[in-house]
Amino acid sequence: MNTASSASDCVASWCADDDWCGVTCTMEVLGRKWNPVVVHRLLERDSLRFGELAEELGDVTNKVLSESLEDLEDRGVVERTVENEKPVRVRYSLTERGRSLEPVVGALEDWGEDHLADDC
Amino acid sequence: MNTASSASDCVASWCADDDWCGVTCTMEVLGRKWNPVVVHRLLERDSLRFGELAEELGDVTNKVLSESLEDLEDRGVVERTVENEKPVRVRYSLTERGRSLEPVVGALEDWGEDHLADDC
DNA sequence: CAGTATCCACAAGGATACTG
DNA sequence: CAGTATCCTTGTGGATACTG
Repeated sequence: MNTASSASDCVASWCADDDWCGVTCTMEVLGRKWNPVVVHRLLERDSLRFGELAEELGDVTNKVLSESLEDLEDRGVVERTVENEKPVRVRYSLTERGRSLEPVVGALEDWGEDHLADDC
Repeated sequence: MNTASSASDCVASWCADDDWCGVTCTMEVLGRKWNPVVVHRLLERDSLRFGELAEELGDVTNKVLSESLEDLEDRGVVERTVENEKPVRVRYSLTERGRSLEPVVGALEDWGEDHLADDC
């Protein structure tokens, strides 16, 4: 389980006017290990099922991916759609808010691509 | 956007040629709690001493800030300069590589600023 | 297929006190 | 001033097994 916001809360007074609060705010959404990658995949593929996502990410277990998706859903970034069929099917896609992360994830990707040679 | 993604070489075996590797790469640098904020401050102030940084960040202890700075130094993002004076003084600034993170941190900040009202 | 349920491990953050 | 040194707690992640 997880609460909406953990240790540092952007609404808290201690960071009210600080301009780096925006950075912290975004990191609460993208700070969890698989979150940025999940958003990245969904930006490209529009909609993916649980299994497809797991396969693309490669090294993630059901439990961890499930937690990551639940977290993103709670934060209004990802939308979960259950299709009533015999074998249950679930589609994951980005909400409007999720799609608004495109410039952020794009920047993360660009910088990373430019520095893969270095070390990472 | 680059949906095609030139799928550059990824050094880590576990993420071989996956195009989301760039995202992961960047997150290794900015994933640690205070790292993005430290970089953000240094982008604005150019150079800060340990105490100044601690004061600006507010809720960080000496130990944690120290670890964060060491991590950033190891990753070639931050540069540490010791000035030989009576009370030891140390200046922290960004390397060229660190300054190249400006678009990334800028994107993090912009998104966060636009969503502070929501929840974070 | 799309998850839960358990149990475990460990990095990292935090509190507090001390020092060259 | 700019850290270390300790010790403690917790959040995540991971492995494995099971299910509607």
